[in-house]
Amino acid sequence: MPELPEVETVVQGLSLAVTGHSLSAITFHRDKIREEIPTQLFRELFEGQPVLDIFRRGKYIILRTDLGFGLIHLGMSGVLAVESKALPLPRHTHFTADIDSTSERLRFTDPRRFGRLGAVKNLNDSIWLSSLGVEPLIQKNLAGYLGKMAKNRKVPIKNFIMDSKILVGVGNIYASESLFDAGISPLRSANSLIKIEWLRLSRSIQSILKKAIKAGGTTLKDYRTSGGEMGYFVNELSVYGKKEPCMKCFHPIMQMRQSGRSTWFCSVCQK
DNA sequence: CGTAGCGCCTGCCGGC
DNA sequence: TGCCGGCAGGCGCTAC
Repeated sequence: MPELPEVETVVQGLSLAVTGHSLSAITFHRDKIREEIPTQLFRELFEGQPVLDIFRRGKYIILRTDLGFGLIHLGMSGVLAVESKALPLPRHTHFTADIDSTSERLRFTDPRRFGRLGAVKNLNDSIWLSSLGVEPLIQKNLAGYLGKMAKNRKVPIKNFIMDSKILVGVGNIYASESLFDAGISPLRSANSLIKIEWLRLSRSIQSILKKAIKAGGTTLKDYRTSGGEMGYFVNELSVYGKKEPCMKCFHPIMQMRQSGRSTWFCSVCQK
């Protein structure tokens, strides 16, 4: 579900509500999501400790206290929200905590349970983070980096830019959108791109992610901002989920499967 | 080593 | 109306 822009939007939305406040009544409504939740450690790090910072690494949301870090991954259907304590809890809510000195609570809900909830004393301890590739909006000379990493990589370029060991944050929607924007076919093997194409693709990835962040992300179904609002980048999508003809050349947008995921593209504009 | 395929889960939608 | 297959913003494990 959420890709970099959605996670970034959630982090920005949580920042004011959570920073400087401590969590209490920390409750795990189940002790396993996809894997075991370190409930004891999480409580130890957060009970009574003010949250000093909230930030994002890849698609992970990270909260910091003096004692350590909490990590949250939204998977495909996860929602992390701040809302009134008085509201009833939705189905599939796995974690709640009261935000001290407010009438609000933090809630994590994830029907499909592909999400993750973790805790570590040091960020270096996290095996989840240690294998992550570069940040698309921070990496200097992204085109050069991607081109170098793509040597000997025959995987389709779409899979390559979605590989979180290479590049974080680009998921199924923004991979299709970036490749359309750059005019590159999702079927091309990663090692076939030439310098100018890496430049175009890098710029497309960065500009689309930035625009999507400004729009509050893309809501197809589950995704909501931390305040419960929809992300309206869905109105700016060019190919993903489009039944209408290509906005550039008016040929039909094609849909195909790549590694079990849906790819949307224009076979005329993307070469 | 790189790659393809499968599995993890629930919910929703369209076709029959 | 109800059932069934297919599909959904992710990612890690396996076999080759």
